[in-house]
Amino acid sequence: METKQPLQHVQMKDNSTQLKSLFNSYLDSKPLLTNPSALSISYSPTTIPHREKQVEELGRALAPALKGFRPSNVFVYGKCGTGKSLVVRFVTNELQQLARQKVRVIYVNCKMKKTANTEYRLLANIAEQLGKKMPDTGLPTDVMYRTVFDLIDSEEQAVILVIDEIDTLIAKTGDEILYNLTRINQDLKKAKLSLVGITNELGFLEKLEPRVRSSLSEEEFVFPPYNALQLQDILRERAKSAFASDVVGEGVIEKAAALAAQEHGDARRALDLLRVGAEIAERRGDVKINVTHIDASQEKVDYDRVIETIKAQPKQSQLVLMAIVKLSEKEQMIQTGEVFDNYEKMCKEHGMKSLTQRRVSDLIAELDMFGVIQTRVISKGRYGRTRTISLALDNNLKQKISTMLTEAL
DNA sequence: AGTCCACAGGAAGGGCAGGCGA
DNA sequence: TCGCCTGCCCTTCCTGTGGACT
Repeated sequence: METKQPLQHVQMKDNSTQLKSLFNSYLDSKPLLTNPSALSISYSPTTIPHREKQVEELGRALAPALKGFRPSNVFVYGKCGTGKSLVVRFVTNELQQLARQKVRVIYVNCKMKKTANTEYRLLANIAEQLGKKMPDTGLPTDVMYRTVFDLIDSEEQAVILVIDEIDTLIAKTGDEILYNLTRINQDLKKAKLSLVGITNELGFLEKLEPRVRSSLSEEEFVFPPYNALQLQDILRERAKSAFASDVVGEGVIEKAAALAAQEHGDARRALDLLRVGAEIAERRGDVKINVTHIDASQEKVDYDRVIETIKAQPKQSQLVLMAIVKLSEKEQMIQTGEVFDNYEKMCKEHGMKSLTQRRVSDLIAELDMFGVIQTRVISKGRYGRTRTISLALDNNLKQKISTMLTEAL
């Protein structure tokens, strides 16, 4: 016992010294990333490479707002990371600055849970941006519509309502809300309302009822994916603002662009790869970012995305995933029935009440949507119709997730 | 050609929590 | 306090499906 205490003391002193030296060397080192926000999604650049045509077309469509006319409703399509939201924000910001009080832009993102993913929340969000705080729940929907209507029509103005990820909202609430919003427009006396819908889903409009479709879409723009060369231009442009000079090594931009181009030309991913690559280089104490940092970055970006998704899931969903992970250790292709049996067993082990197969089926579909697993509906003839499930993760990641879930449950 | 399996997935509604207004 | 409203998670009930089997 007597020998233990001094040992512990020495250990603590060592840690402290170690940490002090780490902090000091961090303080002394020159940061590679001088302006990290330039690589973030929310950054608003002054130029958007390879989107000149889209900026001009959208600008032309919304320009009537400057003269007090109602611009056409607009729909913007394109896969994620193709610059849709960026261009819409850019154009509407410029428009608002030029028009001052005459034009008002309201931006809502329907992917943001608890913010605008239901009819009520969307209306509450609009009301809040127009200056009136509404309760999170409790009021009848017609009261919400009336409030929003009164706020919009309170002065002579052109209101441009940008609904990002509009497909998410419609999938959840139905298209009635879009019909109601276009109807509001007919009753407005002073103000004019235009909608700008942004979606990843190209066939989105076909899903809407004809009466909604006809009232809604007056102009449509498609944003094509970026190719590797275009992504390089984007990265170079952002790198100028983000990094100190001469810290981006040879081939780094090309590598990040090429990796992102493989994923349907996603600029967001390209920026993530570069940002995380820079962070890794900094942490390793390197003075330059090189391609090995981008390789490490790719692994980390994938890992972080999956871990964050899984951590955010409710316990039941984690148990379903755990059942899939355990089954995947024995076989590659798993079926819904097996997952459910395994899940029920695990519920018993953890003293939890199990959900019905119907609900578990939905949880499996959600995990698929998040990209954690891959599923495919197949028919085995006489032996029924089912979904085959496989983990969309490499062995290393699978192992880490298994450990994480075991600790979490 | 008809049957059958093992689900998928849509629709309806229950129960609960949170909030509002009278 | 009570009735009403919403969102959310869930169950129950149901129809649909596609290919192997008879």
